[in-house]
Amino acid sequence: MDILADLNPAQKQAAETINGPVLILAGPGSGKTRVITHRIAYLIRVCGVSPHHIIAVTFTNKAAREMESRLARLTGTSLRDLTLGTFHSVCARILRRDGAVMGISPRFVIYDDSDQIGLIKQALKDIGLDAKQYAPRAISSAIGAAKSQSVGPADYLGRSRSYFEEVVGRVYERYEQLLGESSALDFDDLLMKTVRLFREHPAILGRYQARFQHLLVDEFQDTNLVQYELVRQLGARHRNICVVGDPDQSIYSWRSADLRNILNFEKDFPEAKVVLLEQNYRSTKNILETAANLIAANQQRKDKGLWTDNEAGELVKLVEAYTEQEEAQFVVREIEQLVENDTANLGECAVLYRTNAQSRILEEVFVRYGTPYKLVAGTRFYERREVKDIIAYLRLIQNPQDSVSLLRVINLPGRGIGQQTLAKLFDLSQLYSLSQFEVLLRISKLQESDDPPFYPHIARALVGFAELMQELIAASQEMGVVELLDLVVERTAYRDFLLSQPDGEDRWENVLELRTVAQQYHDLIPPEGLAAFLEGVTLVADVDSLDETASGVTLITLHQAKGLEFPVVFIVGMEEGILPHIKSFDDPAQMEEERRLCYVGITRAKRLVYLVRTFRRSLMGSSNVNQPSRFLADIPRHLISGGEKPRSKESAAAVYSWNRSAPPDATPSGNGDPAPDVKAGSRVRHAAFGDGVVVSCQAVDDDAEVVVAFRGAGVKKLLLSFARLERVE
DNA sequence: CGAAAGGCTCTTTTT
DNA sequence: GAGCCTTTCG
Repeated sequence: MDILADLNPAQKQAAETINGPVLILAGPGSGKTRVITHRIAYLIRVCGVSPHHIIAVTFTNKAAREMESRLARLTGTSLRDLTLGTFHSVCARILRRDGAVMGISPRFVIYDDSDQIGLIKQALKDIGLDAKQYAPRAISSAIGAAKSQSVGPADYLGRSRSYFEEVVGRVYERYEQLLGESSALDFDDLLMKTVRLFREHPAILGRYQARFQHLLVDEFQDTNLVQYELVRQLGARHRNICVVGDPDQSIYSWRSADLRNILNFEKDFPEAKVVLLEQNYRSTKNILETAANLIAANQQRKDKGLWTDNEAGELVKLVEAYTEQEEAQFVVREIEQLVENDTANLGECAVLYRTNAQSRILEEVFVRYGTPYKLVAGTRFYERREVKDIIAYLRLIQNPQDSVSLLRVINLPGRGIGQQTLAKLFDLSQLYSLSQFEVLLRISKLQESDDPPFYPHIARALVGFAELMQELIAASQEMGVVELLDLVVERTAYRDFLLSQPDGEDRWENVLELRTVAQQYHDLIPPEGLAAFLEGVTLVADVDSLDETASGVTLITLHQAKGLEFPVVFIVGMEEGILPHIKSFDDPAQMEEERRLCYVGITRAKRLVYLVRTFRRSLMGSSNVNQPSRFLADIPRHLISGGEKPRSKESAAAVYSWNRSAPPDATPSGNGDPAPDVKAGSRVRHAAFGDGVVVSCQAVDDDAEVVVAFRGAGVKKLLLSFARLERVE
């Protein structure tokens, strides 16, 4: 069988050019994943390359899993030896194996974002600065940016140019110390330390170079400088490096992704073959043209010749809702209609939004209507308190030096160990240069001295905790992760503690869900299972858990939607301040990234795109009137439908053309005096809600907001120009 | 020491 | 609206 038989010429070239560097520039829907999988299959099946010699790096674990299952089908051989994963997980594996020469404990734990923030606060405190004055988030992202360029604290301080950078440098210094004392690495460390390991230990690098004869990197436009450096290191010997990306889909510059990587690739590898994938197999002509017009408004880009053989399809639908409630209602009702008409089923529809906060109202309305949905990252599972608590216990078992975890669980459930005691414990650990846990192990001895540091009952609590942990550590050597988890919730009394809380039942469910995750690591030999489990739960992306086979509408951020496709896509919140986000207003480069984000959203769709905007939206408590997104103006009129009569009678008030030049029944006055013929007490009739009485009337811009108590439908707030109220006498 | 209540600041996007 | 921090009281 010819593995490459069903690829088009460009795809085929991309897949079979296996010697030397290759840069694949792949537009959306151009069969990029197909090319990568076929290329690997070709290497294995046709060229006889062992999977052992291949490494493929993806952006998410989900992408890696998908690639693996496609490959399994394509090759029919075992892929156990294939190295496949995210940069972070690949690096974690390398460091666990070979990090010791850099003083990295093989038992290191990985600190996630919130651990990192906590540690930065600690560092600020340690150097006598106020966490309120220096936003830990800002410092964390500055440190992250430094690490993404392999800049350590000393270098950073050396080149600091402002007072803020000076502060960051000093925090960075202390932060690194704290990480070291805890035997912990943050996300960026995984990459940076691996690069440094390779730089400082050529023999180790040599081993990996010898092994990885073929490298593939997906989503190359979203790699940062350190990741690129890693690619160059690993590929230096064989130079069989294949990178795949699309500059127009670069949406992670805030995470230090650097488009220069794509631009420099051809410089660093002058012999590189460049392959363009320009045929789109995903979307209708109208959708593709809409996207092309939108992205063409960006100045900093090279134009591509994207085209498709697909049919023209329907026009992109523009919809205006009055409030975010109605926006959500419109989406749900429209989806129900699509399902009823057999246009699509639930699983084929996705709702995309700019910020996670927007998902809440959508979720509420989906629940209210009883429409099944899949929310990618609600309150993200691994960030839930009870889940983090259990993970902290497990991390502490794996690595008792981990002070962030120790701090989290030492008094959970309450053991009478409070602030004072902890402060003393930390002082002692500083004084004796021991980890807090090591101090705990020596409490009894300390208490025998002339000046015992703790009251006897406190000392007893501390010793009790230390003994409990030792018991769990011993147990971890011989039992699987699931049993260990069970033992933890049992022996620490965490289960009882949780169930005694008001919402304990639900939260206990989450612990059980974590336990289900642990079952996947069950057949690993005891200590390795724990390490693998902890790594697995730390390096997950939310989108990893998205189950595409389950039915239900997908609710997802635009960022997470990258790499996915759906027959029907709703993009909600098409408003100035949301998309583009307000934070991008004063920076043209960021504004272009917002446009790319919108481009990514539209190009997810196969058949139908709805762009939905809301007139009045509540944000952080207060309510604002939002202007339509400037991106809507980038789309030519002939590709847009909107302003025609609403599809369903019910959503008459919610659905509206975004460019309502002449609202049909509006009689706004704009001088604070609402429409003359409707005032509080007026009897009115609404197409969907029926008869009611106006409760209040308030001028908003050049329109009026009326609150109406309907006989059947309850109290609604409506915009006079949209609601098409009729007076009833 | 710890629970409860009140006040404060924010939120972009995530491996 | 929500989480985080501080304050207050038992």
